[in-house]
Amino acid sequence: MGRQPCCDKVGLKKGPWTAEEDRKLINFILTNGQCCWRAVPKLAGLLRCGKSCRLRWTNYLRPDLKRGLLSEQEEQLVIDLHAQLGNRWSKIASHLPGRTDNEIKNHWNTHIKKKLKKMGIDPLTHKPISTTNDEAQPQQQKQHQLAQDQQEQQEQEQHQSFQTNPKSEIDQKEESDTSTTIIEDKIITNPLDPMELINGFCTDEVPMIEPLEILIPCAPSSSTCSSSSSSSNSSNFLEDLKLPDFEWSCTFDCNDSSNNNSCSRNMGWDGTDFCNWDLLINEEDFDKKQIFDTPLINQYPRMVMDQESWAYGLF
DNA sequence: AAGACTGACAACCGCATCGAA
DNA sequence: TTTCGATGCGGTTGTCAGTCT
Repeated sequence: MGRQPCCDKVGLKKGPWTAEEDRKLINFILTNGQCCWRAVPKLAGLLRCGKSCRLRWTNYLRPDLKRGLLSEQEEQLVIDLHAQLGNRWSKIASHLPGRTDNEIKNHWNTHIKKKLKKMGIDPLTHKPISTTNDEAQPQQQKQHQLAQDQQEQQEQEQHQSFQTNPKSEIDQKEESDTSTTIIEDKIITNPLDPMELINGFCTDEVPMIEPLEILIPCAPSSSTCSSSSSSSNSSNFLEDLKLPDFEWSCTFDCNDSSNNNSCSRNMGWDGTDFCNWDLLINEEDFDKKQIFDTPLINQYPRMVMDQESWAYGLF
C-alpha cells in the first residue's frame, strides 16, 4: 500500500502554467497570503494540485526572484557552497538572494558542471580529475561522501555546541579565513548584502506573505524598470486592479552606484520585479500595454510570445 | 527547407521531514 | 508516543527553442 497522492489527480491539469492560471494564483496569494497549499487551488479556482501551485509560486511567481543567468559571483558562490554542502540545493539557494533551488540545480547541471569539467575539476568532488587513473574515481567519490558525512556530523556537533555556547561557535567561525563563513548552517557571504540584512531572512526563507505586509517599492523614478512602457503607469495599473491595498513605502534605501537611484526594497522587491508583476497581474490590459514591444521581452528569446505563455517572458 | 539532435529549464514525482492532534 | 496530513527537497522527466546536417 503506497502513500496517498498529495492530491486527487483526477481532472487536475498538468504541464506548463498559463497566464490565466498565474494570474489566479497571484491574485489569491496577494489577497490571502501563503497558507495551506492544498487548499489554494480550490480556493483560487485552479485545476492544479497544491504542490504544483507552491512550486509555481516559489520558483517563478514570487516577486523577489531574480531572473536571468547567474552572475560570475553567484556562480562562484554556488561552486563554493556546493563544495561544502553537496547537492543541498535549497541550502545553497538560501545564500543566493532571489535564486531558487530549482534554478540553481538546473544551472549547475547545465552550465557549471560542464565548466568545471572543462577546467579539469570533478564537479562531484571539486578536486582535479585524475585522467590517468579512472578507477580511482569511485574511490574518490567514496572519500568525498565520507568527508561530507563527517562534515555533516561536525555541523551537527557544532550546532549542538552552538546552542549551549553560541559565542564560542561564532569565535570558532571567525577564526576561519575563508571568504564564506558558516554560522549555524548559514553562510554569510557578504556582510553588506541587503538580502542578508533585511529582516534577517533571505530568499528561500521568505516568510508567509500577508497582503498587508507586502511593501511595494517606490515607483521607480526613471530607468530602474526594464519594461519602461509598462512601468510608467504601474501605480495606475494597480489601482485598476481589485487587488489588496499596497503600502507604497521607502523602507530601505539602496544606493545603486550605477544609477544613483535611491529605491525602496523589501524582500527583494525592486523596480524590475514590480514592473514584471505589473504586467502579469491584469491580462485584460495586456494588449493595451503592448508589452512585447518592450526591451524586457528581448531578454528571453526562447519565450513563446502568445497570450498563453507570456508570463514566462515577464520575469 | 526539413528533420534530427542538443541544450536549457520548467514542471513533476516520490521520499523525507516536520508539526499538530 | 504514534499517526497522519502538509510541506520541503532533490532527482528526474518533458517540452520547446536553437543548432546542425
